[in-house]
Amino acid sequence: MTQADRARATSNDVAVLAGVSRATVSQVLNGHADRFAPQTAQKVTRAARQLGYQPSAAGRALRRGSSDFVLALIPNTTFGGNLQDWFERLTATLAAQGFTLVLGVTTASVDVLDRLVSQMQPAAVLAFTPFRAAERAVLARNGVVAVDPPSAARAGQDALIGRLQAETLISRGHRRLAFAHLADSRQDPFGAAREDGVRQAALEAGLPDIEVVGLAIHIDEALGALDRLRPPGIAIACYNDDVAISLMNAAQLRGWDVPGDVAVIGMDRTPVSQVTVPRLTTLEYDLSDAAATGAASVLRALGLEGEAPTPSASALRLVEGASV
Amino acid sequence: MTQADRARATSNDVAVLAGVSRATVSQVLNGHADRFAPQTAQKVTRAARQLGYQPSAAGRALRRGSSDFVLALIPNTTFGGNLQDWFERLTATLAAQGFTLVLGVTTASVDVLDRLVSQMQPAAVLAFTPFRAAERAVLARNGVVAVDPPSAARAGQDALIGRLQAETLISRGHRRLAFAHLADSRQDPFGAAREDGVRQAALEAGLPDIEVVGLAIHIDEALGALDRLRPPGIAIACYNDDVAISLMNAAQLRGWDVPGDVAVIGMDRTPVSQVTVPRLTTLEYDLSDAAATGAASVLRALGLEGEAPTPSASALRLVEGASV
DNA sequence: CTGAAAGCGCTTACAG
DNA sequence: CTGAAAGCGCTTACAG
Repeated sequence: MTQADRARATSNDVAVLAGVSRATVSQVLNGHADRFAPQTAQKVTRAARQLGYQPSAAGRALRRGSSDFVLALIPNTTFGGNLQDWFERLTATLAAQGFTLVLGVTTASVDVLDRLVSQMQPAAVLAFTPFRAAERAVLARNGVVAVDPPSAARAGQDALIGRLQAETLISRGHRRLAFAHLADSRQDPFGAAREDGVRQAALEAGLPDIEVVGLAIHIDEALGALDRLRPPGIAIACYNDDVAISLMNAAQLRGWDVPGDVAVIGMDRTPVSQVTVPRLTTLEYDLSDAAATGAASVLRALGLEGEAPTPSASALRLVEGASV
Repeated sequence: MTQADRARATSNDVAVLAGVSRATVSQVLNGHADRFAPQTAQKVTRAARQLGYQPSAAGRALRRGSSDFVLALIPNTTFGGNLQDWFERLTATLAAQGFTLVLGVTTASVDVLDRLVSQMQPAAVLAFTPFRAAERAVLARNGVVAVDPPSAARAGQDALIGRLQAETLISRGHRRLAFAHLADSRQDPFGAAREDGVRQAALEAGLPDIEVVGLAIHIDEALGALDRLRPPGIAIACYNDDVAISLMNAAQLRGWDVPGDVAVIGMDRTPVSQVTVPRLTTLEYDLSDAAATGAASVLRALGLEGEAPTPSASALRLVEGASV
């Protein structure tokens, strides 16, 4: 009979095997080993390991009033990099502190979140984009810690993205810069900060103020936005690769040369961005960095670790194409 | 003092307000109202509604040994349509039966799933792609119901996709058909069934057997795959829009006319597929259908509803472009 | 330094 | 037709 076949061990099983009480098991396994004789603590940890003891989440949650789940809300926007990698990394970091990561999706209606949170009673809810008022109310009512996207870091990161886009354009000799948003603001949560980054870099380089347009991923909108930017001689930092590809195709339809007349730089390095003609120049964001930031924010919000996450340029990599 | 301010109501609160015992509250609220006098049942439901009573998930889970969570595993492949919509719909359908949907991600290591499942003790785990042996073992060990992708329906749906792609190509006069897979089989879980659909349709139309290639989303691979198909005069049904766009761009690099020399049809209708030049002809999959199928599978696996989901062509819509 | 007891909220087998 | 009691697994305040 292997361990896999055995019924799940309870704290009582551990107590019996270690020859102590359940109370002692609980204390030792919850970081209070110092209250006991060293050898008592050792008996407990050894027995727990031997039985593969995993405390029952339901039992803990019932007793403590909240679970060890951390709920991450996936936003309705493009992701640079791979959601899998991000999830796996964040899972590992949180698991090391005893938390279990679960995903939810931000939906139009708050009811979904309400149900999720009231059922799960998570230790914390982590979001990438700022919580809406209704969401915040739901979390407050359920007594759940809301972990805002680390706004300083997040904004800093996005400013860095805009800055890097602008610097790339400027280094190739472009003098008239623009930023292209996604028109739907729900899909453009980082647009403002990135636009600022582009603007700052342009100002510091002694260029005129940047121009700003917004579009949906639709060829007519792309043509309209492009016309408003009055090519030739415009270099466009884009919210994401889809926006960049739209504008690139619009330029080709209008007969402008890319990058001679119209330069574009994207963000995300989506797979399809690397098969366009010309290949898109874009930025790749290392999501493992975001995972580290997210984990740090959660732990800090729960009072478990001290350091505030800081934006790091190293998470950003320029992917050279031929569109700039 | 509004309801939102009050502490969460317990079954005891409901019992007191209704003037009955907690046992009665539990029975009535769990579908056994028929064991009681109609007016007793009514008092209970009324009191529960008045207090906004939501049973404690932890309490239920502890007592019953499994939770009311349903865990859906997101695969590492493209999604036609919008994950948000799918999630929202499946959430609603499952919520109507008392279940709460939560998302996980299929990761390389099974440990993540193990932890998730052993913590959550979900009522069921739902996957889009067939479970790997290691995953199945984890679920079995935790005594969790594994809801396979309804393979008959799923395969039927995918055959339908391939068929519809082929029929579209054939109706435009193309006689030499091919299917283009994603080379990485993990990202191509539906490829085989779709290829079969294309093949069947070709045979039934009296055409020669189809040709088959695989590629990653990379321009060199796309050029290689295209060359192997010996244009001109080839019409390619693609695993997804990214594959189709890759081949379309490869064709243009080689100087072939699209759709004159090389015709391509995609699948998913990604945003960027609608800004290509020429615009991609593709299929759009109504994820609300997938949500219905998923919900039906889960409920059936839990013994709650009888009907097996069937593939429906109505969930598939041809998006006319200019690449065919 | 350690354990007995209480209780988190729920459901079910049983008694009446 | 309804309720009292037990118990799921855990943690903490308290007693010794």
